[in-house]
Amino acid sequence: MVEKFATVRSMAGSDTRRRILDTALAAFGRDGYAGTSLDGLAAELGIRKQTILYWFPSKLDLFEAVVDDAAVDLADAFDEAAAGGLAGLDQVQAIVDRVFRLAVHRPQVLGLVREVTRPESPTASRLGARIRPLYDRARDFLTREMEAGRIRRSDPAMLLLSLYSAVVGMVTELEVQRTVGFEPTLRSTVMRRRELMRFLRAALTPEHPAPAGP
Amino acid sequence: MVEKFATVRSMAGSDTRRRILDTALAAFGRDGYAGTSLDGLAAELGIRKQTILYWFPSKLDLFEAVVDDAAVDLADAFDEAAAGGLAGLDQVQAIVDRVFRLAVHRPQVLGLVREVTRPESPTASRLGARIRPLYDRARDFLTREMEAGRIRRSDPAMLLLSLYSAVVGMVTELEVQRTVGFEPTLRSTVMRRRELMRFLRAALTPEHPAPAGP
DNA sequence: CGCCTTGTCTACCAGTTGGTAGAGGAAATG
DNA sequence: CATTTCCTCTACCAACTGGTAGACAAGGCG
Repeated sequence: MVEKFATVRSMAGSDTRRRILDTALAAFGRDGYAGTSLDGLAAELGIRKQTILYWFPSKLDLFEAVVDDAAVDLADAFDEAAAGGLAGLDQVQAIVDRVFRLAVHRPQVLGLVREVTRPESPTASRLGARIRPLYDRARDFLTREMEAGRIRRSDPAMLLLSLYSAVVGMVTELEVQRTVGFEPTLRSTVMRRRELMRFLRAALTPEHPAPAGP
Repeated sequence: MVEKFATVRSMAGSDTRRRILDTALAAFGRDGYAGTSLDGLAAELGIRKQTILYWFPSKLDLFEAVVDDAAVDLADAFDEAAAGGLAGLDQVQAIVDRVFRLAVHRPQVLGLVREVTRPESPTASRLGARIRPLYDRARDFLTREMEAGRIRRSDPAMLLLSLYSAVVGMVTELEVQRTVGFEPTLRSTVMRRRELMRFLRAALTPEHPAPAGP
């Protein structure tokens, strides 16, 4: 479980920091801020708590660093999806696909999103501030597409909230599925994504579709 | 803040139990299981922690009692909404309305749902087991309505998950709205509900609508 | 070589955690 | 009246919490 240890000593340093960040991301996303203890985290890493406090002066500092780290991943995912320069439902689909991909190979990130969006979360505003630009971009995009008639007309902000809820809800509330009889396998994840897209397409397709685009 | 105290002594008893349950519901929903301490809870109630432990033998027992209590409220809400014997989108609307009403005057319940559906939540399965019958009923309902052509055809289980995510997500992720510039007033709640219904109607309306029903 | 920086550790600490033991007041019951 | 039952309390406790102080080993560097 703890292969590298004293052997690492030579290269040392920022590798430890990286490992702490990764493990802490998983822990905070899984157990929440209050439910995560530095001692437990250290044990999981095979180091002493004081080493964690060497790299991050306090638990809260660690948490904020983890959030910043995760926010970068999220922003990258959106950027990448937006880079294709698609329009209308195709752009929405690209983003949903990209978020799902992130969710599959780094599910902890969305667990953290869940934790950080809790009303009483420490630094709830932090991820908020990080995400604000993404939000603005998305809302502008929706507004544009509505005006172009490629997406059903409604309040863009509210619609965005619906989209966010549907996507993040679908991805993170895995346990609900389990209690309800789904084993969240990779295969079922793919199905879920497809079903979600069908749902979103149905909700977003305009009543009187405009021509496919430029 | 703590009006009744020594004066209550006479009637005593189960009133204390009730007060503990109510306050604990709010606390668990707000701060999570790990983030809630018995001492803090007791302080909020103006009693000693040992009084809590008199009524509930352990913190976990208290949590489970709170969950059971909340599950009853939820089930009642669904029952009430289903009692009208509506069909198709009208029935869906009735349920969404009812859940929103619950969310407005007892927001703690949905906070608790959020906490309890966390993968690592203690007794995650508990609310699950309580909700299972509701889930089965809802799925059967959707299947029936699809076959009758009153709701767009798709996988009922997946669709239900989408609905759940959209509704609970919309209702609970208030903080996301706040960081994004919405002040969650009562008025905005009404707007949100209307927007959500528009979203759901768009997603659920069948492509080739059948006659309105019997 | 000796000195300084870096990174991890041991040793502690005060405060908080969930939980136990049992005293004692009030009211019902004999 | 005495006894019992119900309820809340004071007094503890061991384990764990985040955090401080400082020892010590390993390189890098003059």
